[in-house]
Amino acid sequence: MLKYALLGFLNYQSHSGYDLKQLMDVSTSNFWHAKQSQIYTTLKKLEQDELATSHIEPQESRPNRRVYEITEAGQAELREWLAQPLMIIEPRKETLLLKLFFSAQLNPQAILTELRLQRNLHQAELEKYQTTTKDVIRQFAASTDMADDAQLWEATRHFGELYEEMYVRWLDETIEVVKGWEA
Amino acid sequence: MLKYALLGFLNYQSHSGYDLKQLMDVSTSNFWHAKQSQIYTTLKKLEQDELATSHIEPQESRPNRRVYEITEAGQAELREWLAQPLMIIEPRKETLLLKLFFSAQLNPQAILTELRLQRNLHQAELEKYQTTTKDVIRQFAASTDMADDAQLWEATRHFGELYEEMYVRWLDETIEVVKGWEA
DNA sequence: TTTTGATATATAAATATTTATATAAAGGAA
DNA sequence: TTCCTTTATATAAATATTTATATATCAAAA
Repeated sequence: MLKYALLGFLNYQSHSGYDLKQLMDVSTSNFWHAKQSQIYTTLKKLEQDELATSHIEPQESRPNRRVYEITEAGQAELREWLAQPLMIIEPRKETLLLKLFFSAQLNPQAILTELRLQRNLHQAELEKYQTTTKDVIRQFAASTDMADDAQLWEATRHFGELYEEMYVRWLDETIEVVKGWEA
Repeated sequence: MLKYALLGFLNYQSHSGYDLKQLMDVSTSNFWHAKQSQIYTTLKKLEQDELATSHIEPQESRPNRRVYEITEAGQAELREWLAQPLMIIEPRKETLLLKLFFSAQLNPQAILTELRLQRNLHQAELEKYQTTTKDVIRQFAASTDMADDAQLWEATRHFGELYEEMYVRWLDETIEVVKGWEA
């Protein structure tokens, strides 16, 4: 799937693996992330499959960059993927919920500690979506003529915001449930 | 991580691989799922690591079952994992958001079709959490003396409910944004 | 009577992802 | 001057996960 994320970015313009990692970290990391090593190996495979080409871009006083460009076959593959509607709900994996599910044997204080710690993390994440992330998208929208793109990016940001809002609310409620055990 | 899910179930009682697959499908699938093949290979590894033992249970008119039992080392490993608080936010992967992020080049009708399709799926999932899943947990709680367990299971069910509620709301809002492009 | 679905386990192969490590140079901070 | 951070690419090894396939029996449905 990372393959399509990379094709998506390359479809806007050419990028090096390093660029792509930075880009993902500030844009899609909310719903899609990848390690540097996976990005490099996936780019190599894109080139093998002729969905992208690469060339070395020499730099002074910096290591050379290997810049990837999407091919027509790559654009076709991307379009085909985008055009095919997703017909299922993607299964989630939430380690916190897995732990909680089996935590009744644990002492309530330990559960509360974990839930409160997570509450802080998710509250901070929520605020990040409401401030930093929102500003980044706003500025980008103002500086380019990609109004439709910016609206969709804003929609994905908003998902992050609603998600974290929901998560904090759920944690608050769950903390109250566990607190009730102490009495 | 599946390792801990399996230890968690085996800590209640012994189960075969087949059992564990059925159990996960009706309980943790909301936040943790696994294919049959992964369950069988992970059980084999648990036995190699002496976190579980297994024996064949002959059955008449049904294939024999290989039943796994947790060892003391397995219980210790589970407890240690549970006691260690989760200090990070788990990164999500949401294919729908990834597609949406790159969909501005697609025609709005195609986007709307996908979003509406997903809206139906998530609405149905929401209703499942509110009815079937809720009843299953309620009945289980009434039939056993595991009140604390049942309350935590209910908390994970409630997460599913809040999540799908949020998802449907977000889809409705996003549909309105894309509809606006047609005018 | 044939097919489907449920019960059961197992493994091979492929793909996806993470962790760790190596290399190299510039610039700023301590 | 030494250490840390940023810029950059690459690969090995391990782990995790998915897809596909094989085998076998019973009961119920078509």
